[in-house]
Amino acid sequence: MVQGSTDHSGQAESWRTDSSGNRLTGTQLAVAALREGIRKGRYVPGQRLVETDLVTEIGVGRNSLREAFAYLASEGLVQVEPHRGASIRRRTHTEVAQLYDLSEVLEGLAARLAAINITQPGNAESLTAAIDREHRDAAGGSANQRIDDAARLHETILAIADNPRLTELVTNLHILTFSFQLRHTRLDGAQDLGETSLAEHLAVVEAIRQADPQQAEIAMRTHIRSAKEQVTALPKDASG
Amino acid sequence: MVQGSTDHSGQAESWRTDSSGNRLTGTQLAVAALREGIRKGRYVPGQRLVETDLVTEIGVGRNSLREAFAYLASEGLVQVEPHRGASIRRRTHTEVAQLYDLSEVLEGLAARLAAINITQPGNAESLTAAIDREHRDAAGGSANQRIDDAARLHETILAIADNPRLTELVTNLHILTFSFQLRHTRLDGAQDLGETSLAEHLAVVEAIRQADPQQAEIAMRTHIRSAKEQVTALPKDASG
DNA sequence: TCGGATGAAATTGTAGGATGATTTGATGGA
DNA sequence: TCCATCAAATCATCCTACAATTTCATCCGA
Repeated sequence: MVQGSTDHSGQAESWRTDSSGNRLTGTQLAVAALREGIRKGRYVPGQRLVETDLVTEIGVGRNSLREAFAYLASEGLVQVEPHRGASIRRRTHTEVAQLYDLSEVLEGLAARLAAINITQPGNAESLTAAIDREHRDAAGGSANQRIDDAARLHETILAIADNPRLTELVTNLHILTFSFQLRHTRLDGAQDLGETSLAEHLAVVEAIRQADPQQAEIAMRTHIRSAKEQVTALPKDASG
Repeated sequence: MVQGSTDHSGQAESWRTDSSGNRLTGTQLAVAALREGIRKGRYVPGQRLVETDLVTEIGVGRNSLREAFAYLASEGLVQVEPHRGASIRRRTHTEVAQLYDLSEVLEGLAARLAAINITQPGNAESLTAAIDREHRDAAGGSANQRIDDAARLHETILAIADNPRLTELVTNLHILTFSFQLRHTRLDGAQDLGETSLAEHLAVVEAIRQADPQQAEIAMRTHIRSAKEQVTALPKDASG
């Protein structure tokens, strides 16, 4: 019944709780499992998500699983076709390029808001911490570390921007574009990507630090546009 | 079984099909019904959505209904709290202002893309049709007509922009902010809103017509920012 | 009277059965 | 080869059942 647990009495079941110890509903659990699975490549674009399989794999009922499908379909991560079921949504190069257009203006907004909020206590410090980490790992870190650092900087800016829905939307877009990159770049490619972005990150951070909303937005949009160009220039072998 | 239908044989059931005659799934039906209900004020912010009631009201099973809740929760239209159920999500003035920030950059993007695509066949014509209609009703139309006209212009620009996800997001935002305005403006207030926006619409349309992406984006952002200011200046009696 | 305990009612969360509908892939004949 | 037909897999939907949780009215004692 509950995912191969050896727990036959009614005990803790800690894997069903979130970081605060709150019980997760089956739907939340399934959403998290699917998101993680997509991020880690456990589920790849185009892959069918057969209900009966995932029910046993994730350990929730069919209802919860289908609710998770609906939720993720609304985000655009999963595609649901009547009587054909759910699958990880494929993206063509064109669609990914369009998502980058969204990222450009949304992250631009984030940078602008961050420049406005940078004077709030603690914000300048967390921004500094994020960019310092990038600086440090630019020399001695692994490719994965540099990717993580870059992601963390974007998250930090979003946090400072302090617009929850904006954070949600951008985070979704990151997952969508990231799962695309996974299929189209090799590790060395990702390294290049990280290298060129450090200078651009510095420009963004500097504008935010100087509490210059307009310049922050411009710098961020330039940064995303350059990322878009790198990605859309990738080989057009397959789509997903 | 199926919403008091008198149809006991296996006949048409036309209310379960979309504009193209395709059968709608129960989930799609419930999503559409809830969206419409929110738009028309049938369901108001804060209202609880009791499953057993809506099951009979909409005429779908509890599963389909709950999938619809999940879908709309991801959009932000509905709020789902464990063991307390779904409700139409309330928005504070602050949150609505934040949504307008999103609208500003997203619709700005739409205008920019429209200015790029305006040379495609048919696009200039549909844009002209939309703005002409606004012109005509500015003199003789009702307040509701003017509101519809304005909405249609935005839809037209989105269509020309030709970025499906962008269209989705902006449409969602329109519903969210519209349901807020419903509770905070009277009809005469809506009239004022329409009047001032005509000039701004003209500026946007003119920039798109001249295939000037940069100016189109600026004009649209100015327009949305002005709408935001009008709305956030509304009385802060209740939230939702 | 006030505040907290208590217990019943309402509602949601979850699992899973049953059945019809639809897609998909295989098979066989023209 | 191409198309009709059939069987299997899978989904869509509604249903029942019961556990879990919240909500709310009621009662009791200070």
